[in-house]
Amino acid sequence: MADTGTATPRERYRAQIRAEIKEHAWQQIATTGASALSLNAIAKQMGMSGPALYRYYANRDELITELIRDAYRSLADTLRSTAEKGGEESGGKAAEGGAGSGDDRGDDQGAGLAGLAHAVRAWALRDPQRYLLIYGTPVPGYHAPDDITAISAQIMTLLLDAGSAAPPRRPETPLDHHLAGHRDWAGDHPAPPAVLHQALSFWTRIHGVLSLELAGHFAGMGFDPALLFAAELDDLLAR
Amino acid sequence: MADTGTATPRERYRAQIRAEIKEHAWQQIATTGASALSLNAIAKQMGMSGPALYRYYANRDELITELIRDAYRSLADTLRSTAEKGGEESGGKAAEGGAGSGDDRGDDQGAGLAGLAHAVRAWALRDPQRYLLIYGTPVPGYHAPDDITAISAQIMTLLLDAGSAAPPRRPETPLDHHLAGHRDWAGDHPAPPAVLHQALSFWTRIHGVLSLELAGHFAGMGFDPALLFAAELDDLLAR
DNA sequence: TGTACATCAGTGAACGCGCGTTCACTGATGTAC
DNA sequence: TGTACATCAGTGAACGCGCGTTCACTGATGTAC
Repeated sequence: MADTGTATPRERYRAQIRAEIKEHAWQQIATTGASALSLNAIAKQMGMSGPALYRYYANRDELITELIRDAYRSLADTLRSTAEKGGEESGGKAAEGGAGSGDDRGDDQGAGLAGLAHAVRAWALRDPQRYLLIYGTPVPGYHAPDDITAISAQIMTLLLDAGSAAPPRRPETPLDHHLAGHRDWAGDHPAPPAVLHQALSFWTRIHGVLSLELAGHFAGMGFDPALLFAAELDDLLAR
Repeated sequence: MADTGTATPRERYRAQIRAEIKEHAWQQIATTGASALSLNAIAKQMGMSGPALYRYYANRDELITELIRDAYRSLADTLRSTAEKGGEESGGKAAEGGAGSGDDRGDDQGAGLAGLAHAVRAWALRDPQRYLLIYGTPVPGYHAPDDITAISAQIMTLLLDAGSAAPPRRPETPLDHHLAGHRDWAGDHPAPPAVLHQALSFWTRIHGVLSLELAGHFAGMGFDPALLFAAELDDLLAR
């Protein structure tokens, strides 16, 4: 974190403790959920007194904000590197057909949207609470600062880029038409409405399967969530 | 609630206070989320002392359990009555084509799966926190008793019934094949694998759009979530 | 209809806990001459 | 290289709060004769 080149020892120490605090915070979130995050508990776990943490974070909200920011950034980075790898290795015609491209080889760095989908899932399963922190039920009373929405917009851009490589070919839908006039969220991305539509479907479908899986709603049902995930993705790409 | 016929005045009073407690609990959940539910706060709001509530609920968990149970029951009831109305009014050939059946007339009691979808959405929007309580990020440290999973199974049965009326006609998918051998969750419902698959897709897609909408993730994006919802549903039914 | 007793709703005090956060202070680390 | 000073990490005590929950008690409501 941060450029360690021009950093004084004190600055490096500070950065290290801040990182350590966040690590313990994640650990705590993983077991008790984000709404129960406690500065005092983190301090105790680190062998410090409670007030010591206030040297590093002004208050609880600031810590949560940083965790959310890190989570978004991590996801965006993961997707970005997946997109790059996929672009190199499979050339321009990424995610051509759709059916079958979901759960066959290339699990980690498949092409186009299919690759991104599996990257998201792997990222979410690695640390479910991190996914739920940003996409789950919001922490009550917490409101995210603006720069966070900027990062989440980056993620959308990555989806639009990937979708543009192989735009869906199908008749225009009512939603396409609506999106043509309501595309502020896409910034100045040149993607056509069908790609905007596809990106939204991609997002909501992945979230639908993933969030129910992470929340434990499939537990005891007996089927393999990975196959449902793949099926939803395949259906999306088969357009 | 409960059969008021053979109830003594004291029993009726008890039931009334229990209901009143739950009402205030919902109100509190609506503003602060479920994880912050406080018995003392409810008592204060009702003009009672804190310990008084222990006459009505053994502890906080019991109250939450009852709220979750009520939420599931309410959703199941809503879907059941929607299914009945739809069955009556549009005959057996419910939800035939698919495309366009999403956001045209019959918003509240449309036929088959389309009708159920809009019923779910209306139910969720009426009280977002109630939806999130059962399908959102789980309350940390809380584990639901068995009878609740029974009610959620009823909901699945309703989906399977509706789907069976107009089974999808499309080639068998890998997931279909998998579900043929992993259908414990469907109980002894005679639905074919394609219908099982459809029910799962229905559930996850609706949840995908709805949960992101309720959690506020579409806020500021500018498009109409209802249209995205309808589009996802249409796509599901066009099989 | 009236009295004696049991049931039960609700109160107030109390316990122990953990929370976020402020504040005055100690002691170590770095900086300037 | 050594001394004087400023910076800053971390501590312990404290404040005020709200939480869930237990307990002994009061007073009203219902029941039995």
